[in-house]
Formats: sequence, C-alpha cells, structure tokens
Amino acid sequence: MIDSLINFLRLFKNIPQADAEIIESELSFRKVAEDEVLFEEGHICREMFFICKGVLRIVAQNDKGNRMTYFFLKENQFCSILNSFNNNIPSLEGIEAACEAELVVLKKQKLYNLYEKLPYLKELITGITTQSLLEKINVRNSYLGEDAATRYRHFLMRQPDIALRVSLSDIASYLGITQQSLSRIRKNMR
Amino acid sequence: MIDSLINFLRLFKNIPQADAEIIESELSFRKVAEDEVLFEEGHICREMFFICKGVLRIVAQNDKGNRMTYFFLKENQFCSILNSFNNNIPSLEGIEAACEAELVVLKKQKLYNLYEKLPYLKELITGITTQSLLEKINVRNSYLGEDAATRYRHFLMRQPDIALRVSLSDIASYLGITQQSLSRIRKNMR
DNA sequence: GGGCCCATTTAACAAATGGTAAAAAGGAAC
DNA sequence: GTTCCTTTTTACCATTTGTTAAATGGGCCC
Repeated sequence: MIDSLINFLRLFKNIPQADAEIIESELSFRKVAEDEVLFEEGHICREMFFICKGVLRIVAQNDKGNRMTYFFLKENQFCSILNSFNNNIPSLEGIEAACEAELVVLKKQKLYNLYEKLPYLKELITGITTQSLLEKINVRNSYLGEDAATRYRHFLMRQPDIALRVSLSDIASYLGITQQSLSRIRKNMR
Repeated sequence: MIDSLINFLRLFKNIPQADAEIIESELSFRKVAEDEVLFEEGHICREMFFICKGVLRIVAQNDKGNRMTYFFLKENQFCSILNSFNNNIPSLEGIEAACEAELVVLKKQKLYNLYEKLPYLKELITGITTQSLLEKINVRNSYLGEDAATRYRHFLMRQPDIALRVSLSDIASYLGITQQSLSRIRKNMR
C-alpha cells in the first residue's frame, strides 16, 4: 500500500529502488473510517497524509460558528495544513475523513529526515504541494460571484468522482449553502 | 529602487553585498500608471514582479464574461501568474495596475540564472511565494458562505490600506458583486 | 469660471436566492 | 420490523442583490 506513494512520485521522477526502500522505512500506513478526525484544529500540524484511497476534507469554523468544508482531497493527493506544518503555528483548520480512506502517513520529523537523505525529494514534494495550492486557488476563484447552482454545476464538472462519494451536507458546506438549498438545486437540475 | 527587493529578502536571510550586486544585475525597474496592463491573459507568463510601491490586481474573465478581480497585491509582495510561470502554460489571468505602481521586474530567464548562481535564492523565493499562496487561499476561504456585506467588512479589516487605494469597482469585482451593491453596503455601514 | 468626463452614490423596483422549520421519504444496520 | 441517520420535499418568508436610470460630486482642462 505504501507503494502507491512511491508509484505516484515516480510519475514525476525516477526513484531508484534503494531510495524507495529508504523512503518506505520512514512511512506508516493508516486506514480510517468515515468522519474520523485525522487532525484537530487548534494544534500544530505535524503530519502530512498521502491518500491511497478515499476522500478527506479540510474543515474550519467560520465566524457564525458553522463548520465549513474548505477542500476535498482524494487519491494521489497530499493532505496537510501547510501553513501550520511549515511554520509551526496552530492551525485553524482540521482534517477529517469524508469517507472511508487509506492513507500513507508522513510524520514531519521523518519527512525532514528524508529530505536530508534524499534532497531531491524536498523539491519534488514541495513542487507537488505548491501545484495543488494553485489548483485550490483556481477552484475557489472560479466560484467568485457565481450563485449556488452554478457553483454546484462547476463542482460536478471539476470533481464528479468526489460528488459521488461524500455526503450532501459536506458538499453543501463546501459550496457555502445549507443542505436543503443543495437538495433543492439538485431537484431543479432534473 | 531595486534595493527594496534586496532589503525585503534580507528580512528572511542575510545576503552578502557581493550577492546583492549579482542579483541587482539581473533585475530591471518599471513604473506604471493606473490601469496599465502588465501581463495579458492568454499568454505564457515569463515575468515576476516585486512591488515597491502601489497595488496590482490579478484579473480574469468568468463564465458570464465579466472581468473579475481575483487578488490585490501590494508593496513587498511578489506578483506573477505562477501556474503559467512555473509550467509554461497559457494563463487565464492577467495582471494590471490597480493604481500607480513601481515594480522590480524579474524576467524568468534571468531569475533562473540567479537560481543557478545563488541556489539559496530559489528556496527563499519559492518559500515566500508559497506562503503568499497560503494567504490567498485563506482569504478566499474566509469568504465562503458569507454575504457581500460581511465579505466587505472582512476585506476592510484584512486589507484596509488597499481599500483606500483602489477603485470601488475593483473592490466590488473582488467581492463578486456590482458597484452599486457595494456602494449600498457602504451607505448602510454609516 | 464653465464645461466635461469620470467615478460614485442614490433610488425604486423586481427577481430570485437562499434560509428556516417541519415533515416525509428512503436506506442501512441491527 | 424497528431504529437511526441522511436526504428530500414543502411552504413560507425575509433578505439580498441585480437592473436601470438618474443625480451627485470631484477633478481637470481650456
């Protein structure tokens, strides 16, 4: 299972088998159930997850006290709270499983060990995570000034697979509306 | 004027005078008027700007054909279209001056030359730009599910200085509403 | 000063958007 | 079957926002 991370990295860069073994030795594996909390907001995030299977959500409390879903992450994506992870500051966001999931766990200290042993890894992984930040920004920007139905249609087009796997209430909170509104939107689309 | 970039970088890392001179030799300076277009969408972005003075805006066309403001950038921030710059793909976003501005221009080729000569620069600059991506995401997420008046209040608190320097229509498009709506919101706040 | 151009403000109106509350339906687990 | 939870549905209502159009105001040039 930990292979899936190595295989993913090999899409970008050739990794000798010897290196792969070094990498594997620093990783662990974890299986989580739906709604399981992987990282609780308020703490300093010292883990990065690589998703082999399933969907995670990044959540946070907004001003009104509602729990909102900021992002969904799925197979072959890294998931962490980078601002907290990089800068050792408490996170305002938490990480939860939006459905059953299987993860490779990269502990910060072990990841940094790896960066020392295999310096190219640092560039590789920061490159990938930076790229995924750009995509996140892109999605959120594209929602700017759109009404809820349009945002939902965009979401369906961009992430059709996620739409099928997470709860309606998750999607609603991701789109910034209530469950009922989303259900109504769905009805009107038929 | 080009000093302001060096001075800014020195906040994060000591840069010997010899290196500073190398850096300066690869930079140019540019003064632009309000509404001047610095980078036109549809092209591949091969420049990065460092803002010494003024405010830039990143703009793009949304589905309805409206020109929206995605971000404002100001003094001591880098401004580029990273997705295009890093990956050599055409940009959907453009860069314009939201008010008179003074910029240090980093041409991609010259920047890469610098990265070769002074490898620490790469880590330094990508670190700074990554951090600013995180902040951008943060802002946009905080607008999730908020009404226009609340978004405007947040904007005022987060970027009070920008609110004073850019046009009402820019702010409106940044918040995803019409000028008239924003004007009304302002009135109701008094 | 007078006139012009631009950005901003104001108004009135209509449309629709989305929240609330409460009940019904559906599905999965036991 | 019963229970529990999620999703759907309904009706109603308040609010928000866009639209259109006109008024205001400031800056600037002549």
